[in-house]
Amino acid sequence: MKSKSVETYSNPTLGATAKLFKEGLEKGKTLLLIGNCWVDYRGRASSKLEPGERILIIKEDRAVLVHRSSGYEPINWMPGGVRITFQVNLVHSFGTKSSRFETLEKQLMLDCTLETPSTKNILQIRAIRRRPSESLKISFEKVYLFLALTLVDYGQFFLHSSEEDMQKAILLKPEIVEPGLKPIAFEKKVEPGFIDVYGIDKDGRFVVIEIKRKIAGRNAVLQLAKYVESLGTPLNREVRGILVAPCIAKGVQRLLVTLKLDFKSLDPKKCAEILRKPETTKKLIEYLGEENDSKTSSADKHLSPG
Amino acid sequence: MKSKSVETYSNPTLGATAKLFKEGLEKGKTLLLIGNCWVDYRGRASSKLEPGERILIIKEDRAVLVHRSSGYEPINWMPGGVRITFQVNLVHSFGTKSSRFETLEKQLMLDCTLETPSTKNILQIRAIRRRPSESLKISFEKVYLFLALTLVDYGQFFLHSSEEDMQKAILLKPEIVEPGLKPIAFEKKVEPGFIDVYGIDKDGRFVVIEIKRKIAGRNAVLQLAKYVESLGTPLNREVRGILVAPCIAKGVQRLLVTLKLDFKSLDPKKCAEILRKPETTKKLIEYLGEENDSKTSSADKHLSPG
DNA sequence: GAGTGGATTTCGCAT
DNA sequence: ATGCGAAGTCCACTC
Repeated sequence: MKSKSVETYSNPTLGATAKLFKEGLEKGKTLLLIGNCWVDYRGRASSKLEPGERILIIKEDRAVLVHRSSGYEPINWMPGGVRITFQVNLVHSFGTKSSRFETLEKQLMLDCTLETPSTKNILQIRAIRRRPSESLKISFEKVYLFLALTLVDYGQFFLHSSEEDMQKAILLKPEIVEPGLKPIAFEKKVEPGFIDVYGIDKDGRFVVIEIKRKIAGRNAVLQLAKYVESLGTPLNREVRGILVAPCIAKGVQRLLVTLKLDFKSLDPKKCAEILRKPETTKKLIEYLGEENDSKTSSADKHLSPG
Repeated sequence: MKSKSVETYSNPTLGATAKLFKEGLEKGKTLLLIGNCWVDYRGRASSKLEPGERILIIKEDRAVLVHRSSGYEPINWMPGGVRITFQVNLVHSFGTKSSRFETLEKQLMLDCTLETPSTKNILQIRAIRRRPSESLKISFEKVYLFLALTLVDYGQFFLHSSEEDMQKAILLKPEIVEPGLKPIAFEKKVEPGFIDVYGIDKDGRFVVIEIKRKIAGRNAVLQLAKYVESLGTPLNREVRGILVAPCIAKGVQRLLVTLKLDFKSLDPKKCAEILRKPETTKKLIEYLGEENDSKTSSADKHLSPG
């Protein structure tokens, strides 16, 4: 079993951290810092995070994550592709509030020799994004641990049970919605948006299907109603609307009945199962003209009769 | 400047990792593992991530994050509050595909003495969530680095420029929307949802205001139209709709005109500035009956005349 | 580059 | 618990 060494530095000075940071950035490594910092964000909104101990991760694509000790989401972040800069600043702390600092001098100093009891060095890391214009400033007062690593990762990722999976399953096996249903098109453009699946039922009526992969709420029903109206009015003939979802929100049932829409319960997992069968996958490729998972074209997608 | 030691273990055996993992969990620490792993998720959807080097973070609240070398989002995750279990399994690897493993034996082994050339130990970490029911399984073949840490973090977090900020600013200074506007209520409940701000204009007409903190799209306009209709029909009198947003999507301008709605450009940052002034903050508390940032009650919020 | 909609969205609030 | 909408949402895809 191969071992691998991760560059690990415990309690580096801020000067040393800056040096390591520079090297890591240049080599395109993933960087991980644990330390006491505060964070300022300006851009689409603005935020301020007072000092405290956090984990900072800068990935190979320059995605920046500041994580606190709890919570799924980073407290501050920047998506990949941003520009990263850094500097070590000599700052003077005022008063007794540990959170208030004012910059006296700004200079890149790779050593901390100028530090005095009333001043301290701060490692300032900035992430700047152009569009939308925003910037993140992370100021480290102390770094407890610095890591630089190269993650070798060619593993593929597979995800099943999306709304797209449900759509495909319905196109391949329309009988899971109702017997005799024949899809004509999918992602059909109408005024209010795109219709997930469009077809004809066993009695020759046009059918609009709206798919939701989880509980369908009021909006899903209203959306479907709009599609039905949008299609029915110009054709001047009856159009059925079917909401396909695993289940439906409680109060919404009434709305569904009022609007004379149908509902068909369908489990996304069941759809994923259908797609997992090799013969259906083969059929999918022939039928929808797909290769792998890619969508071929853009506008209304019509199905070949068969 | 205080130093702090982060428990750091380089290339620990899986048995040692299990031991450390157990201790860390029991002490409620934040755990960070870097190593080669694969991940299986089952629940609302299902996913499979093939082997590769990743960073695993388990926070104090048991939030679980699996991060790859790039991307803002974790490739797999579990929000806080889940149950974490783990075990070391002896598995046999088949064939030459390094990604295919079959479990032969499952047992908690804190040592790796049983490992042979054709078998290997795997540290399996599971996160299980009850509602919704889902589980995440992370299987480590090798751990390069193990960290256990306690992040001391009492720093407060402040965020400005939310839609709520815009609403408050408009209630306090309605003239930023248009002269003579007098708000009557906010978050007023009508059939399709909640009206952000409801009032009367300088000519005595009722006004419905829909606020968006960023570019207003088609949906925002349609939503506003619904509110206007919903209010106007029962009252049987004219109701104006004003869309307040920093800007408006291109094609949507036409829709806005068609539906006879008004638009007022307003910068969320400007609203944040208004709220930042001490006198307006004071007024806010008196006027809206607020303390700090909390919302007091639920239903239609009416404003005291003044 | 802008617009539109999905997401294992998460999160928070109100019923 | 459930429903509903915002988010610094991100992301992918289409125009």
